[in-house]
Amino acid sequence: MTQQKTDATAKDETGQDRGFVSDYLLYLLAAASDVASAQFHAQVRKAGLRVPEWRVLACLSDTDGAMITQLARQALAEQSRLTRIIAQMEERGLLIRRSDPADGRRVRVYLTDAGRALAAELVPQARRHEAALIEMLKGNEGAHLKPALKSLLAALDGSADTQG
Amino acid sequence: MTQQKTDATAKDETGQDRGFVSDYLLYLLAAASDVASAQFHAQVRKAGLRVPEWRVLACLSDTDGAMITQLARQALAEQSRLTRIIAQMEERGLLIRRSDPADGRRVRVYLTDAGRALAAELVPQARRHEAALIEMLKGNEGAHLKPALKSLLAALDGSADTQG
DNA sequence: GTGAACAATATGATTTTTCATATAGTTTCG
DNA sequence: CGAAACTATATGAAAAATCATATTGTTCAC
Repeated sequence: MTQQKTDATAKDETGQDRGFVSDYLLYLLAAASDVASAQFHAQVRKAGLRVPEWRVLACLSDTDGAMITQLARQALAEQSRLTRIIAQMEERGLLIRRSDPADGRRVRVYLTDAGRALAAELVPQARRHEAALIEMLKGNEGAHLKPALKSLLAALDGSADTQG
Repeated sequence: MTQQKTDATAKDETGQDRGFVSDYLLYLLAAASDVASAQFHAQVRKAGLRVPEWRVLACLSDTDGAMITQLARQALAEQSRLTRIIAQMEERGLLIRRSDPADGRRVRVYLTDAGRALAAELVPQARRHEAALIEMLKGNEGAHLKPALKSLLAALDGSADTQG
């Protein structure tokens, strides 16, 4: 979604929050992700990429030669979608596909020089934006945010089926 | 996206994380939101709702008679999308629209009995799921998660334009 | 070494989502 | 009052995302 103000508030006359949504963990996660990402995603689009393309680029700049399925997981996109994103990025000359010599089912994806150059431009922008975000949280609970998120992810990565 | 395992890892031979993505705040937020929501969203779909519909339902159960624009913000969806979701939910008999007598541009949305009944079923499920999630984080950084997210949201809600 | 089971990617059809803009109602100010 | 500026919602056309499944390649058990 494009940027909007968040507002799951529902303050009562005393100015106090109330209601279910505004204190619900899944809402807080989704809203925080949306709002925090919106600013940077605008920069991504200015650079001529859609969000999933930027994610692929970032993942490849970490791990060149990744497989489609790996990239789908890492970029939080579905496999068939990733296939199409990769195809488009290949047409644009940002990356190339090569089938893995050791296992012909696998398609390995490599950044081209153009792709690497774009990543070299955007990743530092992302770092700066992240630093600015974290700066905003000084003194608050902000120091715990990344560790807490990692802890949540770690906890969930084990229990892929514990819940129904 | 539908549930998948997350994996922005990219561990090296020592098993250590490395790379940009796996420590990047916007990735952590998006991944945590995706993975944590996936389980519950499966329940939502079993109840016959799509995710945005569930969000609308939850928002209305907090604040009946909300406007479309308000709901769009709260449910993290775009306005034109919200309009259509509301229309579909109205056809299904979960809610009704009434234009605001005080300002004819506004459309206020009210739950029907059926809508309220569905909310009364799902909200407690959501609470239980949230409790289970939080339970998983005992002893880790989990206690800080909600406060940290609220702090981030609060910080961002002020600065809607500070950043480009 | 052949067939069944499995795994990775691709693709067609459909549904969702977005984007731009139209429509309708309200306020402001001369 | 009446025109401009503004706000809230709706809608058409286009783009993006999903779902189910096809295709291609590999492994495993016999």
